[in-house]
Amino acid sequence: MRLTTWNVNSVRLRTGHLPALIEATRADVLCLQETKVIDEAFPRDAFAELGYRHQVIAGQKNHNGVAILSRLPIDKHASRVWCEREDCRHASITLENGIEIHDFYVPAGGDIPDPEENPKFAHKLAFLREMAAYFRKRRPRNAPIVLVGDLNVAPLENDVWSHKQLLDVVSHTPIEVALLGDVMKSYGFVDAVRRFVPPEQRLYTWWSYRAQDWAKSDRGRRLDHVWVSPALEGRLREAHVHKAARDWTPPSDHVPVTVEIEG
DNA sequence: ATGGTAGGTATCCTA
Repeated sequence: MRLTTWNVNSVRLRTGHLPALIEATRADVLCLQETKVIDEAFPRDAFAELGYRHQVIAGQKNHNGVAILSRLPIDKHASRVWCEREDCRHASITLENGIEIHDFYVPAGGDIPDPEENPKFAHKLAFLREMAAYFRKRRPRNAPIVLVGDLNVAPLENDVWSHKQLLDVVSHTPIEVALLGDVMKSYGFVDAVRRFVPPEQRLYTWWSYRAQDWAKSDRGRRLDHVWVSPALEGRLREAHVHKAARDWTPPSDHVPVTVEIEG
């Protein structure tokens, strides 16, 4: 099974990229974030025509929004309110093969890395704490779970272009990195991509729109993640960051990330 | 040190 996560930054502006996305990823399951569209206007047919007939969509007007599009039958899907807000940042499904998939869009957190001063940062920290509490309580502990999405945290030194310069920049602050670590520990999740790309190697999934030449300045961050529970770790076969997608026009500022899981 | 761009919507907010 091949699974791709991608923050599309408007799904309607990226539907033209679907053939390229499918050719590059050969995904059975697509998990999207920042779809930025209400469910009634989601381009369902464009995905269905390409084989993604099983669809779970959770969108709202203007901001946020997540969607899971699958070629494999979906056995059930569930939604949940996070931080007492109906803001379309999560969808989850269980496939007929028993694998449970969680698609998250963690709040970006604004500019000021201080929860007292900045309510958006407080929301981000609360969201991460709630994710950790949710998976800590999950029973049994041996379920095959995949957690993906734009987690808006770059945890490792080589997940950002300058560890030192980003220590007080939202997405790489020690408090966020610690809380993301708590989410990871909550169910024993494994960073599927770093299983294949060693931590000594720089790896990004996002480059700002604000650079004149994103590739030349290469000031990226790894904000998009694929994690698997211990039950799936031994079945990981491949991981890939589709860096070339940053040049698909018009581009999202995030690129797709794909993993292959045996079975 | 600063400001740079993009998207959706409404004339600004979020990223």
